[in-house]
Amino acid sequence: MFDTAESSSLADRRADATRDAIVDAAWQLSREQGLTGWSLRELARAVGVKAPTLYAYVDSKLAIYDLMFRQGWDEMNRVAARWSFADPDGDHRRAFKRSMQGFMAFCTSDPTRYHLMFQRIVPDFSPSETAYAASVASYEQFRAHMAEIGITDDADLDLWTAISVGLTDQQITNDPGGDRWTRLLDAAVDMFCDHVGIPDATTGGQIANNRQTNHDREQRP
Amino acid sequence: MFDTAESSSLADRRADATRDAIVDAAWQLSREQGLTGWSLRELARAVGVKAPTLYAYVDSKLAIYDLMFRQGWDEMNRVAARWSFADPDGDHRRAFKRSMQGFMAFCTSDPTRYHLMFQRIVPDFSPSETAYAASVASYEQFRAHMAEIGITDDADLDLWTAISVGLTDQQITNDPGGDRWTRLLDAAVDMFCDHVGIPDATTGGQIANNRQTNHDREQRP
DNA sequence: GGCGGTGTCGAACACTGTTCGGCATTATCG
DNA sequence: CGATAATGCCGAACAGTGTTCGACACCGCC
Repeated sequence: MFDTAESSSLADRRADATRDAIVDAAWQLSREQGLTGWSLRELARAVGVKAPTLYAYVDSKLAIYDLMFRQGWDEMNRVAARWSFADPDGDHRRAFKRSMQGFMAFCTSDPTRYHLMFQRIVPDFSPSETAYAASVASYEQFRAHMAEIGITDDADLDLWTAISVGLTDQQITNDPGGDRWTRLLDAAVDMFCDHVGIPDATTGGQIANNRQTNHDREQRP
Repeated sequence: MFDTAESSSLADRRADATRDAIVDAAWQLSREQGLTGWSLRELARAVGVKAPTLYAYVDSKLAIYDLMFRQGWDEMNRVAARWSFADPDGDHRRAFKRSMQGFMAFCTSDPTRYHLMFQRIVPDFSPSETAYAASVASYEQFRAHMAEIGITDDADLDLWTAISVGLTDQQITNDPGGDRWTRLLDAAVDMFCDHVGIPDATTGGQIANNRQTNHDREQRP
């Protein structure tokens, strides 16, 4: 039923390949015409096959979204594994900022993928147990990274997830392709770090009311 | 074409009434079965009519969503008109918090309405010019309220919109009916006020690094 | 050569939003 | 009052959807 990492038979591996082709084509169509902007007949044509044939590889249209959902979170986990919130020089904020920039870049680089992963854009779709597990794993990874810089309180974690998805969401829905909210990220990190008490290495390790970015901004006009 | 506030003819007023009935039934069905979980035949049955009849009052199914969208923002404007961010005693944070509690209560009290207003959940739906104007009016009202307490910088406004919709979004999608993110709102307001320099009236008007709520929390085991 | 899988598809089903023509009922006016 | 125009409503149909089923063709194997 589930395709484990080790599919033995040759026919099984060929079937997995076509399934991958189906998912790839679904991604492309989703990016071109929106997540719900394509039909199974259209997808079949893109794969070079007729609609009923798809059902030999996939249980339903929603199952395709499930594969895509899982693939998105797997990519996220692969990318996030390289992040580190702790800095060798002790400048935790800098490492924090760099990682969050990576997170927002990952999200904004593919709005379609973001919508599938974070929003409920596809009617009737809810991830399967195994696909959902991939997203939970990602959150656990995030939690571990935050612990590296001493943030372990649930309320603080919740507050930061709200801030980061809020920024990302606003960026993607209200200024796609721009940086109106992306450019606020560093200031948001400083604001949050001030709030939870992560010292600013650039001010001699003191927890200051960091308005650096705002002062810079106020000096333009 | 558009139903202005003063529809003269009696037949027109009767038509407006049925149109309202249609929209009301659409709200109810949306709350029961999801925004996209009902068909026009189903909606027609709820109104006591057959599907084609709906087209005498409404251009399309998407037009129904448009009416709902506009109605949602009109309600928001009506509610938000009563908010004030400035406090007679000078405690701007308290007034700010109260208003934002009102905002989050408005959003979480009807997740379906929130999804239609803030998320892109209905495929192919984008608000019409006039409906969009209602949401813009709401933002202008928000901007005016923020100006009452001295927050006029675009970046600060963008940052706070990100935070508030981030909290609301997380609350609705990850803890519907609960208060896991709602209860973080006051702390978020303090964090934001510290950041932008709105004085805390409870500490003698000084801009302090306000960790009051967090200290309370940390004292619990 | 026959045979069980495997892969593919045509046809069909129930459903969707939407359109059109025609039927009643009602309102207007000579 | 009676003819006429307008209005409200709906049955039937169209093109499209996701999905199912039965029937083809092909394949390696005994």
